[in-house]
Amino acid sequence: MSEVVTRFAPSPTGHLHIGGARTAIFCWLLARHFGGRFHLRIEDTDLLRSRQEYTDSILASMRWLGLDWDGDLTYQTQRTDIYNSYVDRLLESGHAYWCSCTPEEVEAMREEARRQGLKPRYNGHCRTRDLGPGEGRCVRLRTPLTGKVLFDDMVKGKIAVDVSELDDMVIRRADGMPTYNMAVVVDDHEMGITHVIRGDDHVSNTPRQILIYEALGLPVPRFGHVPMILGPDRQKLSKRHGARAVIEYQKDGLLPQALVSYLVRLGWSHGNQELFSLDELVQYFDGGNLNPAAAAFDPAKLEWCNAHFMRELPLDQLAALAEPFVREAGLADRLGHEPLKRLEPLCVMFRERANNLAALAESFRPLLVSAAELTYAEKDAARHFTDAGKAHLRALAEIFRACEPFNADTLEAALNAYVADNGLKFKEVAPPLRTALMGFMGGSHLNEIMAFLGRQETLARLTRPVQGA
RNA sequence: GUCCCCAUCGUCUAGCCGGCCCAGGACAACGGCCUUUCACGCCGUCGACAGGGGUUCAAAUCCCCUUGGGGACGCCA
Repeated sequence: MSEVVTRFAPSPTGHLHIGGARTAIFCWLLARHFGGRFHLRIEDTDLLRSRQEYTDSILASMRWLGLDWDGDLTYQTQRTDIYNSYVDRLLESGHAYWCSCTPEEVEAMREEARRQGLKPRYNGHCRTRDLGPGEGRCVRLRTPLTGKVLFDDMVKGKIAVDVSELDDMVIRRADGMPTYNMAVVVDDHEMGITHVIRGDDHVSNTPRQILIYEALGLPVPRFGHVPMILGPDRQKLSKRHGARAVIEYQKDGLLPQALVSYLVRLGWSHGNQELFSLDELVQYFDGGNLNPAAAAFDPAKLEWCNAHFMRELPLDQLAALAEPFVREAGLADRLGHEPLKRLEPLCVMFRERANNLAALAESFRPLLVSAAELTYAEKDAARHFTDAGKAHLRALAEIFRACEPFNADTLEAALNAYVADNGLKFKEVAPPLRTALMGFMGGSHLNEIMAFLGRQETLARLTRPVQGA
């Protein structure tokens, strides 16, 4: 195969959402798999809704996901002259013509067609009038009267549309700007795009674009239309479904590789494999095995996926990633002079108990606040701070006070000795101790918790319930 | 309304150029094991070829119809 060149072409009218992200991932993967190029084009011709901040946001999300692009960005608003030179070619070759019909007149034609039960379309009023340029005139493509447009979609297979379904579409507006279909064809050709992967809301645009390619005498690229992502209720994804922008998942503490791994599995598969690293994806993704049916987004599986990658991450990396979230949770000042050093043992203790970085940071809270600030889960406190429980805490406090050195090993030994020497069961001692330490019946190993807290903080926690505070 | 697309467990899917599938994996749910807690992990249970016709010795797999879903029909992208 000759070089594969793909592109992702977002409109800067909002943040990058997960549907767009998945399309971008597919495009990027196809290019990287075949050692080709991947371009980014900003389709900003909608002046009213396009914003620079959205372009910035989209780029930031792309980088966060690990999707790098080749060459400079292409902005459609800077290419009007190029589009018009192609429109001129079409005008000169007779494949396009000037049209003086007003939008209102065209709408009336469509209305008329609808009334007759026909497909609403332009009736070709100016097609043979041989008009020249003029105020308020647009340019339309002279669509062939008969025949079919055929293409073999990478995901949907062979698709055929009769040209009678298509009318003479506008390719250049009265204001001189190209229409979407025209700009896309020109850009994709100029950029040397060989594979156009995009959402399947574009399948019906494809025959129109192919007509333009043919009128221009240009080679037609390969198309791949990936189905859209539905909400968990199988309805179109909307604000109602919560997070849709990748930036929101970033804020929630998801790992980019988890989002990528999850998203790519929505509509694509590699046998029964569920989790993928970026490298594996580049190796496996060749544009095949794409599912033509729409897929519903499942937040639970995404969480599971993220939890998996959190466990895989090297400890120092996890600690570094967790740090901003600890800061966000208002716990930054509890970490001391070497926050990362302090964070690592916490990550060891809690990484298996959280599904995302925000939850991970929050799970540190009981160990980072002071004994006095610790909040008790009422149920656990009532059940375990009994007279017997308090007696154990009192005894344990004295024992731990004498532990030397104050580390996980000696603490564990001391605790075991206390249980054994007094003919107790671990189950009698552990619950009150755990509740005193954590505030509730959860968390990591008791000895590790105490070792992390240090002697002073540990003793303070054992003392507080006894004093009835 | 017209055209295009889609259809396997609740969800993501494997299988789909026919037989190895009374349909496999994963998430979720439920049960159990492990365990000082919560998790992780491990084991197990529940659970699907939308319906109807063909073709064939044989169909989840091929064809047709129905139903259901989605998309498009802009001087938006």
